[in-house]
Amino acid sequence: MEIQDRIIMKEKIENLIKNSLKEFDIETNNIFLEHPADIKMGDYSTNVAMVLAKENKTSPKELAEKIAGEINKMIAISLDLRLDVDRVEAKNGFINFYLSKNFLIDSIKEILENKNFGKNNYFDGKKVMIEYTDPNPFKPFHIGHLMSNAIGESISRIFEFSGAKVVRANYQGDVGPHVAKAVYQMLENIDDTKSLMMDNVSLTEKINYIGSSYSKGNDVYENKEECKKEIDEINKKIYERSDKKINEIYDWGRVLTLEAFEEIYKKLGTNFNYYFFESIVAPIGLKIVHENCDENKSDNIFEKSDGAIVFHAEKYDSRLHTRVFINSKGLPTYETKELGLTQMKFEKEKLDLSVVITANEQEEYMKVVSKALEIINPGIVHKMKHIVHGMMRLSSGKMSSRKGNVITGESLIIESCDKILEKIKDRDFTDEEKKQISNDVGVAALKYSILRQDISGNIIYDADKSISFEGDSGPYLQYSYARAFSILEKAKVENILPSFVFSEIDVNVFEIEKLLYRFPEIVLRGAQEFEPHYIANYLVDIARAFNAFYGNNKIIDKDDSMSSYKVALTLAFSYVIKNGLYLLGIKSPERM
RNA sequence: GCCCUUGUAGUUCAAUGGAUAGAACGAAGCUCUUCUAAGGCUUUGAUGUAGGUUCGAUUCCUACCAAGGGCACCA
Repeated sequence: MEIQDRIIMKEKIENLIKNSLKEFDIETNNIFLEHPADIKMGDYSTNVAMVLAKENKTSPKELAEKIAGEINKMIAISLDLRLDVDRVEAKNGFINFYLSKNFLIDSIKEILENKNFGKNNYFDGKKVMIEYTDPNPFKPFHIGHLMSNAIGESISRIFEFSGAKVVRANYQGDVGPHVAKAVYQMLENIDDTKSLMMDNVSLTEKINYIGSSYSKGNDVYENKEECKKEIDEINKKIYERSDKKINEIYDWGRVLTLEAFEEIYKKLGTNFNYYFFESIVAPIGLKIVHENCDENKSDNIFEKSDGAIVFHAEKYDSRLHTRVFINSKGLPTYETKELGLTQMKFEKEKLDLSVVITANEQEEYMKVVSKALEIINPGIVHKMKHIVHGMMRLSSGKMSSRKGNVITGESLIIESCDKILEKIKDRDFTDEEKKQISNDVGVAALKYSILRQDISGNIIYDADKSISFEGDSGPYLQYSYARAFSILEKAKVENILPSFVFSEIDVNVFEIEKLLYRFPEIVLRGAQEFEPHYIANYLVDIARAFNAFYGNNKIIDKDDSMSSYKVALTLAFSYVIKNGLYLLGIKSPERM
């Protein structure tokens, strides 16, 4: 079933309401139709009676009952309507529509005919670049990068499911003070550095060395004035590539850290189409700023101030503030690089929309950059969207760091997978299978913890809750899929095939039937609002409904004439949850 | 001080201006010689404070309180 069909269903109901309103000489184009929060209140519901009661000098309840009565009359005389709508009830001023069993069975049929069930055409023909993850070489892959990755990958997939051509981009900071700090420290310990460069030790060991160099370099930068000066010097030399010795260490560290990131992306299931680097983008940004900072011109956007070049954003919007674009040493700051990056993105691809996903700590200065961009290139700003997410915090005590070690995104992934491995160690799987399952489930646990809630809020991450197979968790969803898969395997063995042929229809409606057809609407809403959590919450709903269905019914039963329909329902559930998990960037293991 | 964001059961999260504010975890009880019990079924409990707009406010507006972030050469 395509989303259009459901829109048709909505239109049908809307027309039904409009036609019934004519009976009472009421006309309105403003009919709001929704799924009631409580499924007992029907499949669709409208509040027109409440909206219209006052101007028609009647009570909402009375009007609702009149309208419902009229609609029921219309249904009674129309076979076409009866095929879709079972009945209409007025309650508390609402008018509630109950879909027919026939409609629900049809919707299950449609799901089985279409493995891509859930797609919509909201972004048809649009090319969208989504930039996310954005870790920095020479620094660890931290928890924020994990969040950005999970959210960005999910939004990318939701957009693809909504018809967009998505281009995935990753922007990595390979120049700047943080790099200089690491390089400084590696120069200080040049003997260790040289021997590591020669040695055939593991990537992890080398990465740890680079990471700790950054951390030490950062310390001395803050505490020792003479070291700060030296690091600033190195920073400049890295931009200029003017020092052979520095270049050698820099190139080595850069390649290695990028290689390590690549392994993490693989684990997380992301493939990028573009890698942008600050080193490439910086000169482009510098050019833009200098072009717009000509002292001989009167309409300058950027101004010189204390040896730096700044942008006074508060001149244009009182909520914004001044930011430095080029520092007093002539080096570009993040803001300038961002200008270069944006220009480069639009040169590389003909984009309808450019999305950037970062933590909310970047929100305020991104607004400043955006204002500068708006003045430089007014045509581009409406094609840009900055999505900000909250920060992840670890619930106290648990996952405590091993003395002084910062908990990185990578260590979180490893820990999550290890915990799953521990849980399944006594299960009847080969070591290879266990490794695969613990990886898929461990990553799912983490991703789900990130995607289950509104992205704007902070996340309190509790590792034990995250890897729980109970309740509101990624593993619970995967487990529900694996259970459905297992039942379907058994159905094959018993030769009970999905079918819609009934000797007699059991008119009882299962909750799961009332939820599955809504999937495309949920995907659409996720796309419109850039919010994966609608999908996550929906999947928990259908998983719960399926598990209840499973708990209360015997699905495989040769003596039950409904058995093949129950198998069809199970198959439909498995399609929907699998597609839903895919949209969250989560794999669906068939056994676990 | 100014600017953004967020305040919902004991805890972690939901709720396109609508119905009795939903889940999950925790706690108490029930449930399998049956398809994955890592499950299912009961019970328990919440909108920071004070106003305003509205037929109707967790949602919109104002003030206050609390938390997080940002406010010149880091990203």
